[in-house]
Amino acid sequence: MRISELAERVGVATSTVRYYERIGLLSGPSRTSSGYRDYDEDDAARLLFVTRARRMGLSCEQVGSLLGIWAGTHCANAAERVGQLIDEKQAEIEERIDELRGFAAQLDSVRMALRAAPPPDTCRTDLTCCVPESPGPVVLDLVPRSRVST
Amino acid sequence: MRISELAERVGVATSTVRYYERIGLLSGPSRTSSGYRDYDEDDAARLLFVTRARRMGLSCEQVGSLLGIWAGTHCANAAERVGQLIDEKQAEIEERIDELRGFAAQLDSVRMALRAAPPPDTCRTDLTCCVPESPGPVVLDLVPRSRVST
DNA sequence: CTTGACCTTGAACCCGGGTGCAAGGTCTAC
DNA sequence: GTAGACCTTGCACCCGGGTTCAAGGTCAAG
Repeated sequence: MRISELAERVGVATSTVRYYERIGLLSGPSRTSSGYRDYDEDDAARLLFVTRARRMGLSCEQVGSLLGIWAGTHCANAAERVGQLIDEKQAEIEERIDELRGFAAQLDSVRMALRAAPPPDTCRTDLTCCVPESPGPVVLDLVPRSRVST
Repeated sequence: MRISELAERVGVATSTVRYYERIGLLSGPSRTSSGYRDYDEDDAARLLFVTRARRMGLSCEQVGSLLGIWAGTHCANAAERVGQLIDEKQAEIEERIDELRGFAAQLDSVRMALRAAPPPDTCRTDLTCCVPESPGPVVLDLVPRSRVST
């Protein structure tokens, strides 16, 4: 298929497809006699993988390492290395998830604070939203804190 | 405290602190008589919030909207709007988590495929890694698929 | 009162990840 | 055979998110 068809199927711009080829995330497809890029299903699958991985927040470089590792030379030991890489990526993902959950919890406690606080007339506009450095209770000063000891 | 102390506490560069001030994520702190920025604990808390939110993957603009909403005008109805915003952000976070989990599952099935496949001599170097468009089983062609029906 | 570490500003620069444009070739339909 | 939609290349540009640089001001120690 031609580049525009591929791009549309996967939901990216043609320019992006060429860009991915340029930086090595996609290998150059076969060409028609007139020089047009000519993609097959495998190309489509690979592009789809790349775009999803990008949407997951992997950098192009990371995607490349994920991709490159088993395109590289020998299959036999590639399997092992891919296994390793997958472990690493999954650990990263778990970390990211934990962080996200932590952030969600923080937001939750903001909401609680809001519910608990009687709509204060005495509210400060300087937005002090106090987040602990390390795991611990979230303290969001939506009520005048400075005022307490000033 | 001075900018370098603040920056070190929170673990960012001083240039970043000034940058955040420039784009409005931090309001200008008070100044010493000689013009040095002079931060207090509230400033530190806010910077910490901003940096964490950034690390969570929120864009500066998103952080700004999160921050800006209750600095805005009236406390009474701000509470309600903040509540809404929090709901939205949490929904976004859940989505992101789902995507991450999906991606982790994909990686998992790559590993399974690797374990299952006898290290194939017949392996293809064109890396066909087949990812379904919509929710569904992940199919990763680590074994020659084209060859099957060619 | 000088030295060195810190601070100020504004403007320029850098990087990743694309996007757009110009100048030209190709293909299908009419 | 020509219009219009598509393709090719290379190069320049854009944006977000900072970082660095130059030209100076401040301050504590020696």
